[in-house]
Amino acid sequence: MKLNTKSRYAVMALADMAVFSRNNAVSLRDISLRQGISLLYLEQIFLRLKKNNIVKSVRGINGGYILVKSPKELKISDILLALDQKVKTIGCKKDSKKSCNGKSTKCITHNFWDELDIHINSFFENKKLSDLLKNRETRI
Amino acid sequence: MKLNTKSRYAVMALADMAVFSRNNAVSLRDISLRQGISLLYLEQIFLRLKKNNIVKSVRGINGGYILVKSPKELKISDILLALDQKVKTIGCKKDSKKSCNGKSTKCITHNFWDELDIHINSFFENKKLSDLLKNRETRI
DNA sequence: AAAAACTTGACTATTTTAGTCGGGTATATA
DNA sequence: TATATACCCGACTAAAATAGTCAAGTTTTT
Repeated sequence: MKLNTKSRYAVMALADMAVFSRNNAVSLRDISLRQGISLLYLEQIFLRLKKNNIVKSVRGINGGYILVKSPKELKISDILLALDQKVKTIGCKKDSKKSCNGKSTKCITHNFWDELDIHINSFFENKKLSDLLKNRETRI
Repeated sequence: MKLNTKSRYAVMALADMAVFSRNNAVSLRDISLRQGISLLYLEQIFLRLKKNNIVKSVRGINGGYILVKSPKELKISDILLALDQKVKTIGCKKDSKKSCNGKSTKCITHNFWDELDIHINSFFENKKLSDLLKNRETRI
């Protein structure tokens, strides 16, 4: 059970922006250098962040990306959602009539996984990007 | 971010045992039929559960498996641990001197992922197998 | 004009997952 | 004591997901 690197890098990159943006756009090149993340990979990630209105872009020289919301308002859940990283612990199909393992009734563990989902997602809902920056021991 | 089927099936199978065991061993064949899980896959899962002392086995005719602890005492975290399913959300290496992305300092998001780990693991620590059986709408 | 930086879809090697397969061994019961 | 049932266990594999890279742009500032 683990978060994928795309999600981790997204949170990392946005935290980097929160720290280094001084009302100016932050280029992916700079984030790449500071955080040690492949530039090409960052491009792919920011494409999705932009589509989901987490960041907006400024093209051309001195361009880069800008956070749409302030770090205080940006929920971690918003970031994960942008990368399709819903916490989906259960394998039981929710959409179809048949619910779990092809049976017509909910499986014995169904409610448990639902609870887990709620537990984890509420964690991400309640965390803001700014929370990551508090008590930072090291400067990136 | 999802739990793998091995873990889900393990919890499911053990919950099944908790319901259907009447002080007798429960065969994998029965669990397989009731829960719709491949018998061969169950064998693989129970091998690990046995190695980790979650269940004990009874061989031969009328054999099967028995829960070592009562459902009230069996923590879900014990089950997941038996299947190597520690919640390991971070990719940052914990063991080496260099911690995150090959850098010598912790990455900006490091503490956040640690918090997440604690949040999720405490959920599994505090849940007992018997908790899954409460308020069950359907009989398997 | 040229350089910096974003845009986008397609592609790919590697790893993980979700199982299956085959050949065992132990034991209760007829 | 034969045999069916059920556990035991390592090895294997097809398919999916992951973690990127690549190519070929477009836009804007200087």
